[in-house]
Amino acid sequence: MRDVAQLANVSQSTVSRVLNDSDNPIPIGEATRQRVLSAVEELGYHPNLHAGSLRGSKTYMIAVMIADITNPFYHPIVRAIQDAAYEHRSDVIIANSDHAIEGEKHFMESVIRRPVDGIVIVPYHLTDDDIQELIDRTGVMVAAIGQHVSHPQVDVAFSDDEKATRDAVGWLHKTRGHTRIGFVGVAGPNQASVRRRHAYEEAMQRAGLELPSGYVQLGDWSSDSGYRAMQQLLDLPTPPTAVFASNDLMAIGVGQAVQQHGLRVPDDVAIVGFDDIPAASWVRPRLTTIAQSPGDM
Amino acid sequence: MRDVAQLANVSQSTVSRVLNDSDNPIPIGEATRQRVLSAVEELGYHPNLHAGSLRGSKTYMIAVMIADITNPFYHPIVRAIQDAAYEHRSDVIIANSDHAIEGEKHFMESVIRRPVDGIVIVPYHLTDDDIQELIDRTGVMVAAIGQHVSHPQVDVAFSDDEKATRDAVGWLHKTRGHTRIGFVGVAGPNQASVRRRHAYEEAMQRAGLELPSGYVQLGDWSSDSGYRAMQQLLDLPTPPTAVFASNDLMAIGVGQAVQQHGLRVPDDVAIVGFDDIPAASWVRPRLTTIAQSPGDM
DNA sequence: CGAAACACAGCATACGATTGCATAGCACTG
DNA sequence: CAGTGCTATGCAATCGTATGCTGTGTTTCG
Repeated sequence: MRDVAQLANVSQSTVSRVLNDSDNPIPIGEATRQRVLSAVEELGYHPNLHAGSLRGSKTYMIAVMIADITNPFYHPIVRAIQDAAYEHRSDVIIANSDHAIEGEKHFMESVIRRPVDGIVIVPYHLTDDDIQELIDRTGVMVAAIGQHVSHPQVDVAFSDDEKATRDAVGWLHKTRGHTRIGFVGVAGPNQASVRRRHAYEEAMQRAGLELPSGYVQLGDWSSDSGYRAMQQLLDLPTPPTAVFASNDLMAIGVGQAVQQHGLRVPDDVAIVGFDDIPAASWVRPRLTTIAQSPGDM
Repeated sequence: MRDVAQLANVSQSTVSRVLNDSDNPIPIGEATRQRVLSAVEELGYHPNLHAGSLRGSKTYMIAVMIADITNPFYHPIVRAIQDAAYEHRSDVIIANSDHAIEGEKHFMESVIRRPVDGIVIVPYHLTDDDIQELIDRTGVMVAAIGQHVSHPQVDVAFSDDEKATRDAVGWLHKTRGHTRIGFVGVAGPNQASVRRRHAYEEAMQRAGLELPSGYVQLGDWSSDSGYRAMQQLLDLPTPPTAVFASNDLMAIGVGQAVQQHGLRVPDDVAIVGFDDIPAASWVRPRLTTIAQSPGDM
């Protein structure tokens, strides 16, 4: 910047003013502006964003916390954020929490160390108190995807997965006539899996269906874990004829286990997944699933 | 940091020295160190990484450029980088180029504006000259995945896709007995797609197979484009009985088009893909594919 | 026993930008 | 012609940290 100033025969502050003329209370002569701009061009000068972050208030960085970049559910989210950030000339930092509380805490520390303009999180464990601490310490803007977040300063988007789960179970029962409906969920106290499991149990109860022990199997959101969960279900004395899986990845694993046992989908075992990831329409037969439109969220 | 210094009754520089004691030419008294550390603890102090980036030489940031975070081929790459970065307490910035030269140029500018410790790129258009400019201007360390990169200061990893392509075509011919083998590639001058296409044509020629016009169809790496490409192939007077697709996403689209036409895979049309993404084993029948081990790369 | 070596800690500056404040030039007014 | 009010620019402080240099008190050594 100093070099540019020298070349244009102005002070360094003038260069700065020309470069961010948008919200400038102080005018710059047209001739000077042109001289500065052509000097910038000639030297191929680009401002150092680290310095700007220090002195100014904008960092032009957005931090994103998701559970696992490998999971297709997050791709539309990440991509939508990246595209929006791109339009605002911002960069996107992405961290994986792996569904673990430690991962989420670590992300909080990262954001404290490296101030950013805003963060988007898909939290599973973080509470409103945690988020409060984050806002207090950094003053950062927060947006979250997750039904359990209700902090007044946080914009939240989520799908009503309880209703969706009840609808799916109801559909398996009333429309397709299934009475033995199993559930493949996720272990641990995280909110989304707890909600879906409750909704499943509630729907079963409302429908007057019994819930044999072993009909609820738990995985870790991965297709492998869905495969293993379905093996457990198939080993039961009276295996379910329909299965609701808490996400598509596990549903795909369920489908593989079913076919592995020489059974057909959906004739012998019907499957409903959750998320509507692209692969849901690649598997054969196509997966019945609940769309969440993560990109729009 | 000033607050910590005051609380510990030392100067700010001493705090700084305690905090990065690793390569410090100047010793610190044990008592002082403890006093500082407990002051840090008490105040919950975390250093501001932006300031460190300005003054010091390390930024603790790695920038990654891939074509599209939505494409499963990049997930192991991104995840491997993130995990390694995590161990070094660094954050990862991810940018999508969308296979476009503008996207790749834009990434270069980003990295000039915001210095990082290193970058990992999966370039399709960037030349050694571009990379040279990048290194000259930023002094950044560069690693690349891409066979056409041969800059002396850049570590490069790639798979030999020419040989792989020839092997695949050869396998379809010699082992499976196909003589009418089509190709679904990608338009544009980017190196990877050109190499695979040349290798395909070379393999066909070596095998003494003819190459009817229309047997080479071009898409854009997406499954949709693979679907459309296969529709073109099936509309030919003598459609191929086997197809080599330049990546799995397109191969999956090819498979869908085949089944859409009431034909069976692989009896009526055999398919070979490229990348071995997880979905390759989810589709039915399983996709034959070439593994690239992007995570290891 | 005096001087040199050493172990610590502080002072001050620099990194590259933003921004409040001061000021120089100039036209205009009464 | 002095006073006033703009416009356009420069000066200098500041953000939070790293680090070369300086300045002590304590050892070591010839």
